[in-house]
Amino acid sequence: MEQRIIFHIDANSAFLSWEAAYRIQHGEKIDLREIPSVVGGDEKKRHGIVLAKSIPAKKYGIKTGESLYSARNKCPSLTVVPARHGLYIKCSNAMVGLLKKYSPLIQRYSIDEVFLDYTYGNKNYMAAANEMKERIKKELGFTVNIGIGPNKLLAKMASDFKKPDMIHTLFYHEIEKKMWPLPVEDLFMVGYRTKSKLNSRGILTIGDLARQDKKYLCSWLKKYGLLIWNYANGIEDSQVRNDSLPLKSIGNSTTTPFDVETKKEAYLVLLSLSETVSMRIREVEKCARVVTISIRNNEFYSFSHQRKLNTPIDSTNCIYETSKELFDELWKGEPIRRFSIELSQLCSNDFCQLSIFDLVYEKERKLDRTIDKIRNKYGCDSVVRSCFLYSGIKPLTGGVIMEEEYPTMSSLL
DNA sequence: TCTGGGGTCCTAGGACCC
DNA sequence: TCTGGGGTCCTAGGACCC
Repeated sequence: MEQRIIFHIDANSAFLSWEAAYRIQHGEKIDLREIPSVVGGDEKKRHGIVLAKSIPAKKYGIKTGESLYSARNKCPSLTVVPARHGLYIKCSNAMVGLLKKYSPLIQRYSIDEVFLDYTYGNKNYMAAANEMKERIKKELGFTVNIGIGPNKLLAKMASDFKKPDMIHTLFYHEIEKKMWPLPVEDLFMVGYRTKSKLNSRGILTIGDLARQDKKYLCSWLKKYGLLIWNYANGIEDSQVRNDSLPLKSIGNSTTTPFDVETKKEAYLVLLSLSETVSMRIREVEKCARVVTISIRNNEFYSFSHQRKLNTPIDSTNCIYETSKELFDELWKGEPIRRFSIELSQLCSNDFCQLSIFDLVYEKERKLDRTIDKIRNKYGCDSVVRSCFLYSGIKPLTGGVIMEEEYPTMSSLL
């Protein structure tokens, strides 16, 4: 088989770069990318973590996901700006739109990462990568790293080398020199837990892992051991696919602004999550066979409970009622800081085939769809349950990002 | 006012069936 | 009531990614 040429395009400090580009275009003098800065959640709502950091912020040891409190301890002069998800989706779409012109085989991996199969591209791959990078910089106002390799894994590893605004290759003959010296936690799929496990047995670099006996890793870490051994040796053969894989689950979760200590408030949060998650499952025309709820208490321990239902559901009420039952079984009375509802084992919502077309359900179904339509047309707050008034709890939680308009961000549109 | 939210996949134990 | 083992389903938890 001939060698594939796979690109991995990764927006540098995506949220922060996009925020900076937007602000510069709107006359702001300071470029967030050039000072210690982060995009962060709202601390008043207990969402105070770092979502993206500038390179100067990184030099203070600030990491994505850490609390703003700790980030400020590392850098007291840190600039913190709030997130604008609507803007980031537009920036992401603009990047994908530009890249689509280079290959029909393109896969969105996340909001800021794209795989592109350039095996049949009509230019020299280095020239093509350079053109993409420069066009994104000039036309969209932010920089990307591009990793080039014979498969998705190596392309992705390559894009993570020196940043920003760089192109790197990682072909098989380069693995030993470019990838094996890196610390083992730099390998895709080796996170904090696995790093500790591997380090405790003297495996410190990706090269150490690659040179382990495959059978030893398999018996120790099962399937996962085989996976990371393969990765350490550059073995991976998944295709770049532009059709996204079928959705397996839909969930919404929320950290409440205050600890919830009463059943009444807990039920309100569950109702709020039920509204959102059920709107989303109806939007994709699915029903769920399994409902899972989980709670995290004020000591940061999480517990979950799930139930498989005889009949797949998509109605707000059914999901809410199931969540309440699960919650009553799960909750021991301690203060709660986070709630989540997840729907899984999805199936088609073809109700005729599901043979559950009884009268009650039909009425409920009509009501749900009517409310969905109104909310889509007039906004999520156009229909709100009165029980949320003065509760301090949002009537709909998570999921739906309201389309904000950024009409003057000309170069993105 | 220290610690978000959205996903995927894997494992292990128990129930239940043959 | 001394004891098997394979297979599947369900559930809870944990790992990873962005």
